[in-house]
Amino acid sequence: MGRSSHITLDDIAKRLNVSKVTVSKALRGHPDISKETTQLVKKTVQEMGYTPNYMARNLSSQHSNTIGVVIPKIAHFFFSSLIESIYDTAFHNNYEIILTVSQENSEREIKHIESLLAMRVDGLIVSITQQTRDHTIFERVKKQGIPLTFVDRVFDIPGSSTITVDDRGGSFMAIEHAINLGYKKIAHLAGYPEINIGLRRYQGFEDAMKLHGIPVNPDWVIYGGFGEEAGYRGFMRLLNSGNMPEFIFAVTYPVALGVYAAVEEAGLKIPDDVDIMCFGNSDVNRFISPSLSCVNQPTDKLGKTAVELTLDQIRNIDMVEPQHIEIPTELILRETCSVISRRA
Amino acid sequence: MGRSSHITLDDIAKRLNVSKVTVSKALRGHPDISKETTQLVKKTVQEMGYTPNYMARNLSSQHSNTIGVVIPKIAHFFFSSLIESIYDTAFHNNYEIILTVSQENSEREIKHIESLLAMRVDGLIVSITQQTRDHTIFERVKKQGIPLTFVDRVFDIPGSSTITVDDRGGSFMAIEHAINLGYKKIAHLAGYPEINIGLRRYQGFEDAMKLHGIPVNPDWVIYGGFGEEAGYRGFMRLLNSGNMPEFIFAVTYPVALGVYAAVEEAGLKIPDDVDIMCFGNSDVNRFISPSLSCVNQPTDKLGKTAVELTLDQIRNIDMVEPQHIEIPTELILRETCSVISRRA
DNA sequence: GTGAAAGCGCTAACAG
DNA sequence: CTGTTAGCGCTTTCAC
Repeated sequence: MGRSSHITLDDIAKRLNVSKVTVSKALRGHPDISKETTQLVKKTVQEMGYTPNYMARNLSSQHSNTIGVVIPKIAHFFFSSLIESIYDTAFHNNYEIILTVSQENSEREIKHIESLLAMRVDGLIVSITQQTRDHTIFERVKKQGIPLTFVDRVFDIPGSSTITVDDRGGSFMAIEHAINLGYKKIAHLAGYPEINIGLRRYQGFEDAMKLHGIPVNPDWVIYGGFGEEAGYRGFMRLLNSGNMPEFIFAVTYPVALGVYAAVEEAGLKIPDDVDIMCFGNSDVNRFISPSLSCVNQPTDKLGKTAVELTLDQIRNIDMVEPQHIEIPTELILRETCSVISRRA
Repeated sequence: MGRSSHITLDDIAKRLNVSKVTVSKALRGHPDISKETTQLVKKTVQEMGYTPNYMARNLSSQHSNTIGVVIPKIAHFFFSSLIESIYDTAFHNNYEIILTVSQENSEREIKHIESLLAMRVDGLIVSITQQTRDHTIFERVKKQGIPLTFVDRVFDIPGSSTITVDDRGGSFMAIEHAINLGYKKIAHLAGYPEINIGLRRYQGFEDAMKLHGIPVNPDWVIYGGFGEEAGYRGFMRLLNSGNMPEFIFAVTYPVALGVYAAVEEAGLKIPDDVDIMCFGNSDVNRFISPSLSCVNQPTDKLGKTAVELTLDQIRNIDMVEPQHIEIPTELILRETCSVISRRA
């Protein structure tokens, strides 16, 4: 069983001939209780192997000491390092994280948010799926008065905070670098324009093209998602169109990997036949051949800020204005997009 | 505030002029309640924007519908894909996962387990850190009657289940393959022998060496951990010893990456100067140069089985014997360890 | 400093 | 089919 075998506050109280209130307070270091009593309680708790019951504590105290997190994917560097940073920051702030993974599926996202609400998380951090279009669940979250912070893939929900990187600027830097290298025939695998990172990264691309007087070829702006499949299919479409660009800018690292796979399958070579750069980095990038030049997103800072922002809102509810923080990005140059080693 | 603004069962009950028990039952689809009442309740719940309170539900029903997970690391393919599989399986079984990350730190591991116990998770899945040596926390878990399943990095705790891959056999296959290719000077970066995967993978290595009559050179069995740093330092030690092996078998994929970094820094080339293979795969392996031949661990199956085993124990507590499942591995041959392209 | 009373929101057991 | 009665284990007033 074990179900009734749990030791409760009352058990220790009885053993010590005090009330459970005393024990409860002692355990939480309440100043009401004398040093000796506190000592004694703690010792007894050890001896009896008491484990507090957070469900009871939370129900009674009306908060859970918990932040809910919803992210689209986990087995990709961007998200796994983001999560690691979120966990770390929460740990140092004595908060628990309840993580859920939507698998890029917006229905699942909604289910998870509902669970998290039912678990009475004190705050919510979310990065929306690539197919999320509907705001209503997030408005419900705000209506319940729960602090809500979006990371990277954001929505503009009144009362919620957002923390993103400078997508537009980063994208601009990348394209400008490619142009300076001499590329003119530039394609962009652009995710989805309905998702902020898709839109903003496209805008940065467009900015750079315009500034340098290069017209954007609509056939070379290909939407289709933020995952490997999108990169693979995108490249195949370019290939089959018979009009290949010299350079591809991929909206995410996974999209770039999809391109790598497709290029290899087509019997072509990066960067000789087509060059590439992407938004986002990876821990194994240095081992990949050719290693990818990219726009780096500081995931550590993204995660840390997301938690801190949320915590701020939790602790000073109603007092803190929602914030919109944008973190700068930097170009990391590796083997791709570094020299033009071919064509006339 | 929002704190008192939550709608409760009682609120809907009053509105409908029924008791909250009726509402509670209707919501959970209890057969007691008539179709019409159930319909009506569900409609009202929608209208009023009711969100159930799991803390209250759990406290009352004495279970949390939740499995706690403790893993050492998240931003590495093995763990992130393991977690993805755990989440997926839990989702399909209508269970929540509460994930914690120990960061390879055994004190943190203990803290997390204590939190999870306090949260009254129905079961626990853990993969121990590389520095965990002490069993007591796990014995405490068992004493509390909580189903406990270890994945991959396991302890032998009475009453707990384990799910591992065939570490010894996989390791054996890898070494035998290298030997058949003609290698005799074989080193093993072996993790830590106190952790099962370290021990078992070493044993497989030793088995193969013995079988083929090749003596194990103790200088070529290097311990030091399961992460990249361990691979880096391990290779540097080999390099500086002045007695370089022809072939290195790395206990994990990250260790192999550490070797890659060190080899490059030393101005050497894989596989010409030193060849390598490792235990464990990665999603980006095919893009890495040279791509790594490895022993594949089916993380999907590991995660799925871990959850199912735990669920079994939860649902039939006291009725189910703890199990010890070992999943077969397979060799995946890529560019390393495929032909000997050099030396006399 | 300590404790008694009340209740967090829900479910289980039983009675009607 | 529906409702009443009791808690789950803890924290929060507010007395003493």
